Amino acid sequence: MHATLRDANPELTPSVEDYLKVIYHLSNQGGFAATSDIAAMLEVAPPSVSGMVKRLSETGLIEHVPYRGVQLTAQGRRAALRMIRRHRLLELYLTQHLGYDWGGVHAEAERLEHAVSDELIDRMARALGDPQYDPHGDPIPTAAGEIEEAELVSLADASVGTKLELRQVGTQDPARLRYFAEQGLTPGVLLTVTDRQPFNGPTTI
Amino acid sequence: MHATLRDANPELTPSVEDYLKVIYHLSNQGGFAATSDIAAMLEVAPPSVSGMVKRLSETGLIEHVPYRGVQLTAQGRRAALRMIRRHRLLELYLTQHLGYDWGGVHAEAERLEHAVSDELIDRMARALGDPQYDPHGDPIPTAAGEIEEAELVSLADASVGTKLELRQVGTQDPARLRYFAEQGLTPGVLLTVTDRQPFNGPTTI
DNA sequence: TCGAAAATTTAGTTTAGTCTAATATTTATG
DNA sequence: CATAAATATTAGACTAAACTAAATTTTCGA
Repeated sequence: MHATLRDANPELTPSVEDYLKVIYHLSNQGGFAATSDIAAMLEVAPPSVSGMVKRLSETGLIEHVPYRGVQLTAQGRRAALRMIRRHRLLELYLTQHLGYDWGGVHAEAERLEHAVSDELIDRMARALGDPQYDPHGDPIPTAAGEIEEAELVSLADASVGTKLELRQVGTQDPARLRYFAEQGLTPGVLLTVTDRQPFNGPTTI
Repeated sequence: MHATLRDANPELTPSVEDYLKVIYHLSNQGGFAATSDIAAMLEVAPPSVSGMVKRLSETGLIEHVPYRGVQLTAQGRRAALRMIRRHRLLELYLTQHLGYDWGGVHAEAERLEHAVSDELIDRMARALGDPQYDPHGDPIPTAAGEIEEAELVSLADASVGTKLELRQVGTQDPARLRYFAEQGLTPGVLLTVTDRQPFNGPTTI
């Protein structure tokens, strides 16, 4: 055991960090995260979630409305954004500096995000030129815990002739990610919507 | 849980990995690692070691002779060398590629060595030019689990003015080990031989 | 609107890893 | 060489995090 009682910045276990991250993603637009959704995302049984929810609300990281769901407190949100920053910077560093491809970084970052120090993350960020977006185009929270709330337009909704910057690719499937990467469809690329077939995507320029 | 039963390469917990590493270092020259020495190195109470020793010998990673000590099995040695490879490559990578200085790198590697994948370690090794030694001159075990046995110089034989790394403390006597530890004389520390009195040791710098 | 299905929580068990206190064994000293 | 000191082990308790089975609450369709 290492964490001191009444620690201002108490150490969180990897498990707690994972819960906070998925609660963040599930309650993103202000709603509640449901027990069963958390369980599904973490590949854990629902009673395990109930147990953890109890601990997390006792320590002030989430608010729990029984039978309704949970939301992050300000403290929980800070901790979640810290993990998301780590995750996205790790993904970016691994692709830019160690030759990982887009599909393979997620699992590696998922493990490392619990082990790296703040100092290492800062050094990686600096080595990357303090980037604002990760390889998927998702915004990287700042060290201070701020995140850009992006307004993104789905390609399927863009009208013909529009010029766009490809910001993010809406899939986690490694096979699809690799396919898009091969086509040059990586975040940051500029596109023009040239045509729209009923069940087809547009064409890149 | 995650590890499958009858796994050929069963997943070890971080704690188990740490025990194997210190047992490796303590029993390096073919001897036994003593419970109290393991406890001191891991900053854990002796009964915790006894408990872990029981589990580790049940899983075939160590041999235990009650009241005498433990030794690694071939399997345990392989696992220990894998961790040492990770640790030394991480230290090297962090200093060479991320601007860490030699003092700050140990703790970071200590955490990361449990989280990195074999693939990441291989990529780091390649980025470093597949080095055989870390900056201390310690040999880096190969991915296949081989290590060069280093030749060590006794402090009593070192000449005045020489710069040395304290590699190991040549006693099994726990009282002396604890005394040395209190003085900051733990393996890895850099020393300069400043003086030699007939029956005295040199002075640390 | 009422009852079945779905979702959630409670109750109780398990495992890994730690601890302290008590006991047993080995070692070393008078 | 007997016994005190050092070392090691056992016994028993605790915590985090998971699980299954059972009970509860909510939701939704007929």
